[in-house]
Amino acid sequence: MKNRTKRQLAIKQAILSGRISSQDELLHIMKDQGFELTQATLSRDLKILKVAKVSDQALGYVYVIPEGVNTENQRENSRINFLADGFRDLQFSGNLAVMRTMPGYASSLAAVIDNSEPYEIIGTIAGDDTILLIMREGITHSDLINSLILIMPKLEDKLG
Amino acid sequence: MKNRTKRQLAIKQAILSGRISSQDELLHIMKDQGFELTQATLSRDLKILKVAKVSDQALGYVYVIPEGVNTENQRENSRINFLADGFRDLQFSGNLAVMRTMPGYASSLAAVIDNSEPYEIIGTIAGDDTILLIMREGITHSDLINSLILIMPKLEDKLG
DNA sequence: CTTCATTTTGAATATTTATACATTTTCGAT
DNA sequence: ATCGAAAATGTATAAATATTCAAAATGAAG
Repeated sequence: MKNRTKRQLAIKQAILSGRISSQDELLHIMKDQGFELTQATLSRDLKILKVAKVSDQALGYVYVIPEGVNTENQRENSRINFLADGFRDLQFSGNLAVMRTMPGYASSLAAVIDNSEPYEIIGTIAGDDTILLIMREGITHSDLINSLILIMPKLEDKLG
Repeated sequence: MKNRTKRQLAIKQAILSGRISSQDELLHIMKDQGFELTQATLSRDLKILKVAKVSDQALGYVYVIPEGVNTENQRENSRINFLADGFRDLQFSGNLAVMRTMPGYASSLAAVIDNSEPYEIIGTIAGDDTILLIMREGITHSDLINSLILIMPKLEDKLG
């Protein structure tokens, strides 16, 4: 849902930027940002986002988003990062989004998107350098952008 | 103290197997291996080893070692494998270990070791074909060998 | 719109993990 | 060996986190 996606993105960013050492702390930060939620939801979100808690010299423990928890993930991550470099731009028309890529990248990038089955996108069609994304009804442009950033964080710079 | 090191090594190994989902579970595994300890000690060990818990599709949650030995990407792994080929031999004198390498390999190999910050080694000094490893007090020769193998699995053949 | 199924969430709670405090162990210096 | 300081550990408990269960929200299909 709209709020869920936004919330998880905000959580991710809070963890990336700040030094969060407990769910309670994160809960307050989220509430300050206007989100309404409880610790239970936070716990579920952290699970979904694969956030981990590790010891830290300064704060005892901090939440982190592991770069590569195992080799498989790591390889997949760097593959996704590599593919995200092929992104050119994104434009909208109604409930369609058109992503343009460097030549040859479209089908691999579309596969990455399909694979993570974002709620906001009901399907993709890829050519050689263009991907057509069919957005679910009721999804806003920024919802879609957020969900793409969740899949490929690197896109944040280009989509900000 | 010998026991502490051995125990933490064993914990590391158990975690690397990738199938531990709670401290209680790990506690039983350790006890089966003949270690006497409690959950409190385990919690402290995991903190020291910077072990983290992340969600996992199969088991709900699993413990992982987020940064270091086993989380290198493919390129890094093959680089380490390559460097490990430069290893010649290892000798001990008190709490010092001297690793000899093929000419030119020493500093890169030492960097690999430093980078993974093994508990057992408090520092290294590298020349062109020799690395001096300063061992933490209380660490045995085989503890050190084990930790090197953890960093560079290829060494197992030459050190086993 | 209404109904049914599915997903999301909160409240309460169970489970898990971290730590305060006391005790024991280790180790160096007599 | 004996002392004292520092480190390690266990017990008990506090703190943090995950999950159960019920309710609410959402979505699909008549």
